[in-house]
Amino acid sequence: MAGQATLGGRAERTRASILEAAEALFAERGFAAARLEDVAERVGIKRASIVYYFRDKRELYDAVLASVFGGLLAEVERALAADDPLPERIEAGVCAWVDYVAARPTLARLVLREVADATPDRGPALLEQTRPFVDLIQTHVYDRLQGGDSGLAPVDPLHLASTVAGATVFFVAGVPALVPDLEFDPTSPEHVAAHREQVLFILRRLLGTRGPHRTRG
Amino acid sequence: MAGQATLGGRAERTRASILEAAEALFAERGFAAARLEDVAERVGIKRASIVYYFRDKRELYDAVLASVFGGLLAEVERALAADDPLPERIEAGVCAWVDYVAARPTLARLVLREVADATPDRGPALLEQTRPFVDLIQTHVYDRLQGGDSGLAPVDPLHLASTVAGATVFFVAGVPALVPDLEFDPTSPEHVAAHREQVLFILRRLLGTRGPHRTRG
DNA sequence: GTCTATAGAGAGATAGAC
DNA sequence: GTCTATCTCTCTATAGAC
Repeated sequence: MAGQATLGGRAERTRASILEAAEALFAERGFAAARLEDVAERVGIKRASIVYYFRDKRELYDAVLASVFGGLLAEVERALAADDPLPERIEAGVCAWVDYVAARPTLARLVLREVADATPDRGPALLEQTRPFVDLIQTHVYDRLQGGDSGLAPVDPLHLASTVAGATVFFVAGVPALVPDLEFDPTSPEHVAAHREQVLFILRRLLGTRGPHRTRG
Repeated sequence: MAGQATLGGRAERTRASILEAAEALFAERGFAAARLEDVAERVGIKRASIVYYFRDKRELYDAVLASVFGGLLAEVERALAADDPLPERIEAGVCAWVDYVAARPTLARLVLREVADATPDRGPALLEQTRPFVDLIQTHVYDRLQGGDSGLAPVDPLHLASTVAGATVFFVAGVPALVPDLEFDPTSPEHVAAHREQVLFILRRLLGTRGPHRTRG
């Protein structure tokens, strides 16, 4: 982003590789335990060369979060933007979330870590990325649930959101971690589909809707 | 645990203080980022003195996990041990889980971190502590669900468990982290009760039971 | 753009006095 | 039991050559 703007080639590709390697390592080991040396090694360069693209470790980390959460935000926004009625919109947003996490499971671990790291005072990296989501939900969901004329049950959105978020993140990252004997791959198409259905089931029960039959074959 | 066996006093109290301080710091900052110096400071001793009680950082961390998960296991076992019929037993186990996490919220963060840290190969600290739970669920729940004569819906226990676990952990640690503006305290009696009810609601829907009216006023 | 070399801080572990 | 002092290792950050 500094001076190599549009060199069309090498530089941009190196930068992308660094981001990719860093995403994997930060997800696997966390900010403190991930070593820049390992990032460099995966890219095939030396540690000091990373500085050419990212001032320091923190900036690299923030760039990773921006990449991962930015992609998610785009998907969820797209899903919520359709002008279907409310229940369908919420369901579409939830599906986008589930599918994105399954397709990019590093997000699950990064979220896990960021949530664990957050403190009352500090929360910059995390909040920077999640505030847009809170706003999005506020605008598209919460404000309408309040009206009471939506036909939806008055669930507390905080409970709802933490259930959906927690269930998916734990399913993707937690199951393989806690029951490794199964060699269970939560990101396989069948398991993603099963999880999506379960989350939708819960969502409909909590919202008091039966839901349209859009995801059934 | 070494030689100070039952000195009845000072030593045991110091040891307990170290464990308590370490639990808080490991939960807040994670294994790598937590500093033994800070642990010592909270206790009011010097860093080197910790060695008298715990050989090294890792041993201290393992002791913290054993303490936290041990307490949880005891509660959940007690809840599952009653000879009520299956649905009630499961509900009692889930209630025990929710209440324990709310009462000891450091557990939420430790779980978050451990799940994020787990890898296919490595998982010692985590698995050491969670295997008893998997076994417990296997014995008390899974084996009976398989029979099909329980009258319960054939939910996948993995989906069910990750939903319950993820929802609670995210509710306790995630909501204050992601929406700090609210000054929301998920461990307050009202919010815990609300969360417990929601988890039970989901549980009953997924199991296909209406559930006994034991938690309603 | 990428490298080699090095500086410098941080934090865990160890030795031994009191 | 707890302290002071020190050793050592790891890893980030920086300087400067190519």
